[in-house]
Amino acid sequence: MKTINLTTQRQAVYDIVRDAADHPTAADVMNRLVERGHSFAYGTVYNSLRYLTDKDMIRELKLGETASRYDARTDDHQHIVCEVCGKVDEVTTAIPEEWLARVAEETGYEVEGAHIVVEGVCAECRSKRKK
Amino acid sequence: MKTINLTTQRQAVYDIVRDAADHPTAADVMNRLVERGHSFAYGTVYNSLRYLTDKDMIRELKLGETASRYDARTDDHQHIVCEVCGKVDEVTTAIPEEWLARVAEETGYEVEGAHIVVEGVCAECRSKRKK
DNA sequence: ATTTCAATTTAGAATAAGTATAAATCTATT
DNA sequence: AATAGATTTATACTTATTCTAAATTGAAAT
Ligand SMILES: [Mn+2]
Ligand SMILES: [Mn+2]
Ligand SMILES: [Zn+2]
Ligand SMILES: [Zn+2]
Repeated sequence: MKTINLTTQRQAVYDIVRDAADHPTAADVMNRLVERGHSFAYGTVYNSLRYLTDKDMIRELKLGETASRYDARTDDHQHIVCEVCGKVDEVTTAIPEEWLARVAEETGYEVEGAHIVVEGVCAECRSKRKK
Repeated sequence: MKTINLTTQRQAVYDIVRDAADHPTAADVMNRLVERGHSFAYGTVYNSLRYLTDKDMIRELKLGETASRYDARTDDHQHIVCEVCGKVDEVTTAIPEEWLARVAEETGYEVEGAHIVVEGVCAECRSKRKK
């Protein structure tokens, strides 16, 4: 379970996700692969994304939209979504351990972690809004 | 936009969600409707769930599973999912305002709120585990 | 170099959740 | 009773993703 086999297609998919600044969906990845001159089967892109996710080279994000997004940052962090333009940005401010401890106490669960999606309006949309 | 028209089907769907202790999916709601002797069209259940959500009588939850779940508690709260049995419980401990403020500062967003899904192992699964 | 065999890719079918459509039915008002 | 708007129904459609079975690849083993 340690070895990683990066085929041409897996490497190309990984490159797209690594180079992306916007947490692309599988469909985004497909389009960008075509832009770079590749033409892999639909299923291969999904297989590659899953493979890379399993190997912890990328993360799959479920942000409450219909399609999953993918992220080459695998360190623990959260996300913020602009309610106006849909942009997704990083949140690195860590959730207080103390809050998680209180949740553990409240629920009786052993808490492993949390997925947080913050919602708001990004700076650009805010400045456009007050016209 | 103020009046609420609770038809038989909408009331029955609402009753299911209100009586549920487990944040049911649309499919769960459909099964329980049948158990109670109803037989509404597939689309009607989805329409009713959306109608009730729009009227703020219930909430739709996107917890990162394939199907949405529904919740008759509409006050601000979060959820915790058991990684072992999949159970979903309530989290009423509020997110620290201070954390949201730091996220706003970090990202430049105007923060409106946050959806949090805590992950962990519930008390029952924990006790079963150490056999 | 050729054979072999597992891993991978491919094309396309299948699935799951939810939405859209258009006809039928219900319900309140004239 | 007639009308009209809202709702329900059955069914078709969409979207995102997974599954399947055949074809291809590529690294050993001969
Ligand atoms: Mn990220
Ligand atoms: Mn709840
Ligand atoms: Zn924005
Ligand atoms: Zn459990």
